[in-house]
Amino acid sequence: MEIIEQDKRKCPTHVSNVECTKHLLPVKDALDILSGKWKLQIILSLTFGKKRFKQIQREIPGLTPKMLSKELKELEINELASRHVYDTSPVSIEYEITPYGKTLRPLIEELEKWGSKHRKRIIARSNRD
Amino acid sequence: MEIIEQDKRKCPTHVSNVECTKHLLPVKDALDILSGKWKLQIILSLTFGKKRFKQIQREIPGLTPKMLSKELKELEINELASRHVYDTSPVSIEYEITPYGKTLRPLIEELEKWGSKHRKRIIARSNRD
DNA sequence: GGTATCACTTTCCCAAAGGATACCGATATA
DNA sequence: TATATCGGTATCCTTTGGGAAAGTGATACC
Repeated sequence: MEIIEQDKRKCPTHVSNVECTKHLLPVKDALDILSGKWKLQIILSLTFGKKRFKQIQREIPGLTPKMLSKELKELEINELASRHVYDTSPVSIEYEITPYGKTLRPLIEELEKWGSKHRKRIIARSNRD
Repeated sequence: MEIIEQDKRKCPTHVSNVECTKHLLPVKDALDILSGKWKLQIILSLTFGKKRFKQIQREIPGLTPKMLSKELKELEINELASRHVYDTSPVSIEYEITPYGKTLRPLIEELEKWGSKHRKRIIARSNRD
């Protein structure tokens, strides 16, 4: 009895909380895919067509090879981008967004919609003051 | 002339890139609101009703007062949550999600939809191997 | 032979995010 | 009088994210 009481105190909505973590995990997964300083720009850059490593780097000012390499690997692991090796000499490598990667599109658009409303709201407020 | 050539080399799709940053900023704004270790859980906790400080803290295991305090301030600044002081003795304080805060709902649902598909995909793959 | 390019990797470093712990003044409770 | 609760702060510490710079092996170009 005491234990249950204590649990209730520690987590009044513990029933809904258990439900919640089920919902929470996928949301965090999605956020992980998109957050970080470069991921979004790299994804966007690839939606405009296949690109080579240096090409992406030139398009995104400030992006170091270390970061680009790391992010591209993550995109590959998550099957959002694919890496193609052509045996020219020296080998040339192209990165391409996958069809699956393209399914991020509506999500990114939703983020943009909410984000631009928010941006306007905050700017409007700072003009009021 | 040379400068323009150089610009082209540095950023082959510079035309679309300029367009892109316009879209990029709001997306990053939206991501900022939701990313971080605790923001989502706090928002979710408040969608289940007004809560007091300690109450939120008890509901979310591992959340320190420092972090909770910081996140609640940010939520207030962004007008997603409101803080109500009641002059009981000692004063009691309640946090509540705002109507504006509730507009995050569809966005969070989109994140969840994509995230759970992704989760299934990755789990399915690891079972294949 | 010297320099440059491509696609990276490695090492070292710094700043931001976040955790642990202690503390605060006010008030209620035993 | 001692202890606990509330709504936080303050201080110190660790972890993580990310930047700077140099290097690598293979190849092309002058």
